[in-house]
Amino acid sequence: MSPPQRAIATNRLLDLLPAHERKRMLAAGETVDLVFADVLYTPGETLREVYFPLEGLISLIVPIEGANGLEVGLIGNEGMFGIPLALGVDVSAVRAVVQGAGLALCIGAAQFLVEIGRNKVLHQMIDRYAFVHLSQLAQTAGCNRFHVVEARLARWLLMTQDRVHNDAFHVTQEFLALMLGVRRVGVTRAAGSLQNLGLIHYSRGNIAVLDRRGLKAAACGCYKADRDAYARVFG
Amino acid sequence: MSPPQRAIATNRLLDLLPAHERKRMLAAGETVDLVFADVLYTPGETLREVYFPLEGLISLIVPIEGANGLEVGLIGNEGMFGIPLALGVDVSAVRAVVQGAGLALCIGAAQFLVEIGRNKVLHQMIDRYAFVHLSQLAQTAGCNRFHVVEARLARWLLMTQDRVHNDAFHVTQEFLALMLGVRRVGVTRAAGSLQNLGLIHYSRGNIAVLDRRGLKAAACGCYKADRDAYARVFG
DNA sequence: GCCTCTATGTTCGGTAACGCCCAGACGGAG
DNA sequence: CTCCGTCTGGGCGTTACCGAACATAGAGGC
Repeated sequence: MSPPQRAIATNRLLDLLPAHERKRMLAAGETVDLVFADVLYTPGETLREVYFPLEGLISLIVPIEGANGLEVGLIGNEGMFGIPLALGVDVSAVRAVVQGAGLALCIGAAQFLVEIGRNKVLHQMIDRYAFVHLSQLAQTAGCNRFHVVEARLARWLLMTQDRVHNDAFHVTQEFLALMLGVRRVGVTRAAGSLQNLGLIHYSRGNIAVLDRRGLKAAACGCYKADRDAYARVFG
Repeated sequence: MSPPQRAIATNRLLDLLPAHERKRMLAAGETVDLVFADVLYTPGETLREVYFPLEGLISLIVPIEGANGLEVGLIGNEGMFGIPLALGVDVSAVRAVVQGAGLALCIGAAQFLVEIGRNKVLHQMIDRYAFVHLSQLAQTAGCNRFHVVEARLARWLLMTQDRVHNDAFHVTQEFLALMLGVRRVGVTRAAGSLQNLGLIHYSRGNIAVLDRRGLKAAACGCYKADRDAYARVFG
C-alpha cells in the first residue's frame, strides 16, 4: 500500500478565480492553522482579517438571550469568513468559532479590501457568496423553527461531511447540542435513532457517516435547499 | 381642527443620499402603490425591479417544508427590497408579500444596476443595508428558535409600528400566525395576554399599540438587537 | 491493574407548543 | 333586520421539547 496521500487543500471560491489572480490572493495572505475551539471573533469585534478555509471549519454563532447561542452558519472550503468587510462594514455580527482544525488562508482586512477593490471578479464572487449565505440563513431560520431534532441533526452531519471531505470527523454530542440549540439529551436520542437506522456510527465524539443516501432521506429538505442555493449561484 | 395632514413620505435609505443623487433616484423609477396581499416575488423568480417603500410594508417569507412558510424579514421605509441585485444575483431567494399598502419607489432592475454602478455612495449604502439584513436574519433565526410566542408577537408589533409610523394598523391574527409560524390560537392567547396587560388593543384586525414602553418590556431583546444593528451601520 | 475524566445513556416531571374542532361575535351586504 | 363571511376565543388530547439529576462506559495516565 502507498502511504496516505495528502492532496493539496484548496478553497472552492478561490478556485473560481483565474490562475494568476488566485496566486495573487495566496501571496496576499498567509496559510494559518485553525485551532479547534478557537474563538476567532465575537459579536461587535472589529474584523482584522478574513479567512478562506482550505480544510478547517468555522461555525458562526449568534448570541441569544436565554440560551447559549445558536449556529447560523458553517464555513468550510466552499466559503469564507469575513463577508461584512465586502459589504463595507468592519465588525463581525456573530461569534466565529473553529469547529474543525485545519489550514486556512488568512488575509489582513486592509489587504483584503485592496484586493476586492482591485479585482472585480473577486469582489463579484464574494458578493455572490454573501447572497448564498443570506439564502442559507433564511433557510436555517425556518429549519430551526419547524423541523425536529433528528432531521436537523442529519442535515448538520451532511453539511459537515461536505465541508471536511471525509466520512468521519470528531464532534461530541455536547457540542452538537450547542450548535442545534437543543439539550444534549435531545442529541443523544436523535443520534441514537440515526445509528439504529444504520446511517451513522459514533463513539466518544468520533462520528462516521455510513449511509449518505439514507442520511439525506432522514434530513429535512433544507440540506438540499442549501446546496441548490450554492449551485444556482456558482454553478 | 385642521384636516389630517399627509406628510411627504420618504425612504430613510434614500434620505442618506446627497440631494441631487436622491433626485436622480426618484427620477430613475416611478412611485407605485403597493397593494395589500400582493405577491411581488416568489422564490427563484427573476428580479425585474427593486422597491424602496415610502409607506408600504413588504414581508419576506421563506418557504419551508411541512409548514406555510415563515417571515424572515420586514421591509418598510427604513430599507429596500432587491438586495440580491446589489450582490450580483438576479433572483429572489424569498417570497415577497405586501403586508401594508402604501407608496413605494419602484426602479427597474437594469436601471438600478446602472445607478449603483455609477454611484459609489449608493452602492455602499445598499451593501451596508445588506449587512444589516444579514444581522437581523441571524437574530430572527435565534428568536424563532428560543423565544415564546408572546415575546415574538410583541417584537413583531414594535417592528411593524416603526415601519408604518402609526400607532394603529390592520393585521388579523390569522396573518400574524403565518408570520410568526404558529397557530392562530397561539396568537389569540399571546395577543389576549398583551391586551390584558394594557399594552395593545385589538378588534377584528385593527391593532393599536397603547403602551410602547410596556410592549418593549414584553418583547425579547431581539427587537433592541435589530435596532442596534441598524443604528450601528447607519448611525 | 486502578483511577479519573470525558462522553454517552436514562429517567423524572413539566411546559409550550401542536392539530383539530366547535362556539361566539362583530360588521357589512342584501 | 337578516344573513353570511370574517375574525376571535376556547377545549381536548398529543407531542416534542425542556431542566435537572443520576447512571454507565470507554480511554488514557500512572
